[in-house]
Amino acid sequence: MVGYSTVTQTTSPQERPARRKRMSREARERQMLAVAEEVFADHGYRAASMEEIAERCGVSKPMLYEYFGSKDGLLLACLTRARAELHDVTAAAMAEGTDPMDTLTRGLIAYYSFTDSHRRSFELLKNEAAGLPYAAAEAVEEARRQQHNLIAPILAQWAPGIGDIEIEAYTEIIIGACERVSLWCTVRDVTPEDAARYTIDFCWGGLQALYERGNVTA
Amino acid sequence: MVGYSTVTQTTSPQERPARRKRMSREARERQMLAVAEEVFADHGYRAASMEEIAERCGVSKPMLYEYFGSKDGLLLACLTRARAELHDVTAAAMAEGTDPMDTLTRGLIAYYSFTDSHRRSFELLKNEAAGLPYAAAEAVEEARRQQHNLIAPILAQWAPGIGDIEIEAYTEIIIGACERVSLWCTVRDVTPEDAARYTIDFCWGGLQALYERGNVTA
DNA sequence: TCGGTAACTTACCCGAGGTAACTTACTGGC
DNA sequence: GCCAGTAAGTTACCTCGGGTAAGTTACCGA
Repeated sequence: MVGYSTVTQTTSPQERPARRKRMSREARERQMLAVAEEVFADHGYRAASMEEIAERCGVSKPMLYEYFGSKDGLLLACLTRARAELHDVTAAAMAEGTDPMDTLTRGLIAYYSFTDSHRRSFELLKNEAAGLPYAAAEAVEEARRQQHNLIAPILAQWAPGIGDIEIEAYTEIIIGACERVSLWCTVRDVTPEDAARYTIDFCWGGLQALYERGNVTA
Repeated sequence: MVGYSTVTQTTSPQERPARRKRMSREARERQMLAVAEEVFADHGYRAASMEEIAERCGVSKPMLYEYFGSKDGLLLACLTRARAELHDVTAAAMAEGTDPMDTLTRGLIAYYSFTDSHRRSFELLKNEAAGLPYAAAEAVEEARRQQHNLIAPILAQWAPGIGDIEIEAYTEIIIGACERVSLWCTVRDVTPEDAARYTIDFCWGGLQALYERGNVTA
């Protein structure tokens, strides 16, 4: 009844520690992070239980608390690690750029590649599916679809010769831009009218216009 | 001990129903939605408790469950209402547009005005502060700051004559666009390279280029 | 070989979401 | 005016998962 049994502990099939074994703090911590990321991605933050993460590590719950303090702390550690990785990858890619456009392009490809290969984790975050009930995330996505349906026809009418996939891409770009700008302008105390102007200016002329303006004025 | 006392029930000070009173289902439902939106905005979804929402309504917890089924259901109802409102406002504004650019501009102003005036609710959603621990939202925001610091200097170097606030605005636009595109391209199965191309094309030439291309090709 | 420490455990607490069963006030028909 | 029927409301409870206290065992260096 006391002490712990030496039961054979199966974590995920591909991982080796079939028999519960003591590990150094750092090793255990790395393992926990990896497992946590997986479980969070699988069920979403809310639905993920500390119990399950602990179990998959072949360890009991209090160990998680020993190392990460709380469920929030564990998520935070996952995020911090992922963020560092994303930053390293994109910054490295951009460092090879020869001119501004090239640098930007390299950065974008690195970014999209990273988010693509870590797709499960990023769906969890970018999407607010993380901490919100599934239905809520769905409702927000529906709001975006509505916006999509307001914007896409305009672009299509505007430039009839363009392919559907590009219309879609550009529509998504505008929607994403709007969301970020709406947040930014409350922080920076920018009026809705100015925000709309910046957005329109950018969407209309793009960086090319910015370049010309910038280098004429300068 | 049985039945409920006729204790004077104070909800929020500015609201009138000082004395607990029976209400029709629709009236109670509307009140609950309003209170819930406020409480969710105040504490975030996670930290908000059904108990508090019920209390502020001057009613007991099971009533909330009677009307909305669950905490998730309550949030969902709030979202659905807000989404409908946002859609109505922007669609109405756009209906008055005379040409594509004008329509887009009107839509943007309506959108930014709406999110600005409902700022508290939208911080809760747009930000993932909703269901995630505060520290986690902070960590994601930090990731965006890193991206900002990668992109802004390029734009500044690229167009030296442009004001700082515009650089900031454009940087945020690009960041928002990237997030949305990264999600979109996993759904539509677009390669990172194509995604980068769409993004760059849009950012470089903007809609103007799209227009010219579209109407020459057509 | 032996003690100290760091990796681990069991067994518990508590708070918040959620529910069953019961009570009370309003409503329309006689 | 009275009296059912029902819709609005209640209390008292359950459960599950995050979080903790106190104790146990394996490893390592002297």
